[in-house]
Amino acid sequence: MDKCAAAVALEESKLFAGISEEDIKHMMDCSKSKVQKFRTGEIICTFEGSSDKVGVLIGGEAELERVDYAGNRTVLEILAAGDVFGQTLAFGNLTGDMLDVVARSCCTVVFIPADFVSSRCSNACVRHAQFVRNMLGLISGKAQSLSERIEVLSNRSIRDKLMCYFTINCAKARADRFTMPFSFTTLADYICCDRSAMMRELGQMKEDGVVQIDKREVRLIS
Amino acid sequence: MDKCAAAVALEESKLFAGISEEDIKHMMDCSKSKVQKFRTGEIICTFEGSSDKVGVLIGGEAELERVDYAGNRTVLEILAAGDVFGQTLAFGNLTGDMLDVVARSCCTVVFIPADFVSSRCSNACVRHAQFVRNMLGLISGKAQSLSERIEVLSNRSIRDKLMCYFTINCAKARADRFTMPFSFTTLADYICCDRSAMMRELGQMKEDGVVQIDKREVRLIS
DNA sequence: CGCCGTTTGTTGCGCTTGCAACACCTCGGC
DNA sequence: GCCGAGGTGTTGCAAGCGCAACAAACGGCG
Repeated sequence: MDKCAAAVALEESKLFAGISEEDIKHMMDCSKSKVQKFRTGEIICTFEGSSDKVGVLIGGEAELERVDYAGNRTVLEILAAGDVFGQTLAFGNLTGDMLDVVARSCCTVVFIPADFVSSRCSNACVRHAQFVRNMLGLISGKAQSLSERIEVLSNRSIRDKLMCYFTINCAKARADRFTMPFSFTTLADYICCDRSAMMRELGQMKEDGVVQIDKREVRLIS
Repeated sequence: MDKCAAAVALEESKLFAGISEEDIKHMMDCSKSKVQKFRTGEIICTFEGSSDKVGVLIGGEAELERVDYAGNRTVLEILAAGDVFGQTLAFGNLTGDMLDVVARSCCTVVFIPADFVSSRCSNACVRHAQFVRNMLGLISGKAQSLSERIEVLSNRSIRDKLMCYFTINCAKARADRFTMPFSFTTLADYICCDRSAMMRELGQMKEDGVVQIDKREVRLIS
């Protein structure tokens, strides 16, 4: 993929939203960004050192993995086209574990030197404003969703955790129902409890008539 | 306090770190920032609508509180001089509760219109770069600490939560020991469990010889 | 079709944990 | 001095929950 095609794809990304294709091309030159391709299973990026660059996935699917001292891999996040990753955006390297981004399919990635974000834009000042706004929006969106999860996890019982999760998502949907974006197994991971215990509680809640569940659609009663 | 004195105080804040007093004065004019004083107990700021401004606490102490539907107030955060608060930085308004910042003592606050952060800096371009870097650093630092707490909360048992918290903080201190920044009561809140249950487990752990605790200093064994 | 991996659903056992109710200490104000 | 507020430390009890071990349904694939 050449720079021109990359610019078209970047226009769809969250980081370059609202910036014209032409301006993006200009910014890519200015920042000395690089386009790179990866095959399924290849490691796109690892956060051991201080590789200060931001990556935008413009094609394919990838995942952010944690590798602990024993070599166990845990998927922290699934990245789709348009998603952004990077030192500033990838948190959790606190226990000293390694973090890396791995291609799940054939991926195309644009790497942007991190200092470009805050650089003094001699020739790209106009579009920089939008770029910075997007960057701030991305990180604070990330923080928002982290804080949302803490909100859920701060409840003591499984029932309260579920109710909290359901309530938040119904509020987001501005309705008394919403559709879960993932499986029950993943939900149990999200709220950090045993899946079977969660299923048991979910059964109780249905029996008590506080929720109705059809496939992945959850409905809160009253 | 006049603008000049405010600029001196701002130089110490996290948001303006690395920017000269003179440049800050310039930026305050440019952004039409306002300096305001508050008495103990006064509400500095509330996040119900979309008040898009960033506040820097340059004197006194304040707290970020959540007020739920029943009127119960929970302290989410303590703010000291130099700390920054604002829409982008204050998360958690997810359950529809109100959030507000309340003065704990006599406070001086500088309010900066939020769009200044990403504004196209006709006359302040040079210092803007540092300002944006600081802003990004603040938010991503916030996200980092949120993610740290999730790391802790994602453990199932109290023992594992404690071990996780201790390990992370020892790693931060680059030692086998560290000093807790708060009381045991607050620690129980942080890891979201019953205080008495935590004390019981802490006793067990001391007995098992995996930790030593003296006042607020925690030491991990082996 | 048959085989596979993944997700869903269920149950019993027993430890862990939350809850309530204590007693004790320190600190600061009056 | 006395008092109250807030932190610390302990205990009994009931139940919530994790864990292990199942069975069954689903979807992809040769």
